[in-house]
Amino acid sequence: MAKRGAALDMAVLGLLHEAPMHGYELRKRVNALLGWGRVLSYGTLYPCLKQLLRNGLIAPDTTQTLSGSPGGITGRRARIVYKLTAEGKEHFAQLLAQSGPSSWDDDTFDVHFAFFARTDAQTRVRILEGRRNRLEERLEGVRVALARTRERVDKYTLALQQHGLESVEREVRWLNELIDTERSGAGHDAVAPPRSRPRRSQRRQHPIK
Amino acid sequence: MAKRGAALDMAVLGLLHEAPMHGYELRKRVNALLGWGRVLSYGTLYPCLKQLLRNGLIAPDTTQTLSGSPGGITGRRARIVYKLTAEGKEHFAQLLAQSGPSSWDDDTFDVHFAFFARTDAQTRVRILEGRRNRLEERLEGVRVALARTRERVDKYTLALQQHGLESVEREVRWLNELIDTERSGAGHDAVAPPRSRPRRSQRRQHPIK
DNA sequence: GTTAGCATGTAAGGAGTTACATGATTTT
DNA sequence: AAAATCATGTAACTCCTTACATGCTAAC
Repeated sequence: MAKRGAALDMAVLGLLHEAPMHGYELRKRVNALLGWGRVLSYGTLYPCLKQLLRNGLIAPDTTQTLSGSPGGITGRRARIVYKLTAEGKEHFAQLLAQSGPSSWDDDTFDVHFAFFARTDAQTRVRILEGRRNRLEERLEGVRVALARTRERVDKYTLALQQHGLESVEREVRWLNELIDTERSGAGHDAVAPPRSRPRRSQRRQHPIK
Repeated sequence: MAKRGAALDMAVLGLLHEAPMHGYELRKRVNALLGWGRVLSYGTLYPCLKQLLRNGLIAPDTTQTLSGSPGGITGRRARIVYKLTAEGKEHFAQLLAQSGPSSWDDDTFDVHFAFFARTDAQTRVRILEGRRNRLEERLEGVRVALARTRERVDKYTLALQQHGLESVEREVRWLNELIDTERSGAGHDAVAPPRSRPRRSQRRQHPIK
């Protein structure tokens, strides 16, 4: 239950883990974290906060939340600073530990990746490989489709499909580099990649599912 | 009115322009046309067809639509082959001629591009430039955000943002190449790019809006 | 004194998905 | 006889956006 907006939930929880914040600031931080174009709207964020509050994962930080006290020095409109509860921290830890199919989706992967610094090394590799395998499956499908229809389609359709193909191929290479870095720096946290060009393992590590 | 699913509407109309088809086949063709991963579901396609039918843009092709005649040679379940009506052709032509902001969106651009072979040369360039300018705006925003937070974020967040940035930069280069090809082959339809490396024009052609 | 930024929220709706319901035909 | 593929459709639900409603403070 309460599965909706898993990606957004995780982003909010992860950012509140760093420091308590109010909604307006949270929105900017989420946009910066995953800033590749999509802009989170208040119509999404505030209902999400409300739900997290209901579920007891976050709570208002009464020391920082200012009510509209007219005599106070700090003017500003009443704002609600939220902080993580113990349950919230626990729930976030659970989300971080997930490495199943749900963490390989387009939307979800980015959020998981953004919090990799707080993710267990083994989980990191599992997520990266899962994501890569998912993309390679897709690639296979697109390549087949391209081969079947090649020369029967106009140059624009071809260019579009080819560009899409290359984009995914590029992402797979990126993931492979990250996986190699993780493997060579295994066990340690946050180190520079080794001086020798690491060899890429080409076979699948896991049989997909 | 009737604005919903503009991208899907256009894809369906464009494919039916080639040849009459029934829903099941249409789904596969749409997936092949824009096959970069997302798979169109029946829950989207059939309601869309129904609406296009209501609006008189498509009609059942009675010569090919087989009712469940039990005595017939061709067994198979009753299937409904749709064809474009005159209004449908007209509407598709209007969609093809659009070069405003709506054709620069992530979803919509692909569909417009896929039918470029049937699009006027001037419109093609306008759409390509609009799309490129939109991406460059975005790029500016992301670069600013990256500069503000650089060194304050961990290496994973940085890697994510950098990868996103490079993806968009790559798409901009792709668009610039296409624009150059269009410009040098101006007026003509479907010719190979010229032997001399065309120079890239770097300044904005249109002042955004 | 008005524009821009800070701050929180709701209502309506758009664009899809998944899961279900149904059933024929072809391949293994 | 089971599984895959062909074929059409609906209901419920998800996740998100736009537009609205409200009002305060700072800067120009």
